[in-house]
Amino acid sequence: MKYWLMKTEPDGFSIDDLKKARREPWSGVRNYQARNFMRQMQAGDGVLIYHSSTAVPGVAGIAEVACEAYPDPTQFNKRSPYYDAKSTREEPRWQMVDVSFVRKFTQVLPLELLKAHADELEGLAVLQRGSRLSVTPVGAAHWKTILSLEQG
DNA sequence: GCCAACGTTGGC
DNA sequence: GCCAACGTTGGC
Repeated sequence: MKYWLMKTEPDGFSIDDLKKARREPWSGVRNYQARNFMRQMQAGDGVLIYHSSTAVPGVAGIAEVACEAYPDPTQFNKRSPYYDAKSTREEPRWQMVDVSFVRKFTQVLPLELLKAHADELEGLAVLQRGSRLSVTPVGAAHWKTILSLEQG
């Protein structure tokens, strides 16, 4: 079992939206590194849902990987902002996973608080300067630390 | 809105 | 294959 962090902009899709939907195809990731991480995912893996580009960026709750990676249909849809003319159905360039809601934190665990625990969270991608990857792995120890910070 | 960081594109 | 230009991300 592995752990991951996935970013989303809550103005577009938030932890509340995920709670309502219960399960969501994580479409639109167009970065090779992020895609490669999704290819490594397995059903049941833990996911930190991270809110970015918002007043208080941070971890908003927990989800889990619902299925293995499969082709992202939006890459074939000319009407979609995620359309990729260079991708073919025979050899799809982009994959995605579905993500299932598990739990919303009572309050967002702010990035600021994660930074305050930089010692225990050393190497966590989201704390690295200029880190823009929307899908990153999270070590088991970091996962535990972050959940313990949420308890209080 | 600013700007640093980083990925991608395309001319050569 | 280099690298400048450009676009995007995301914290502040």
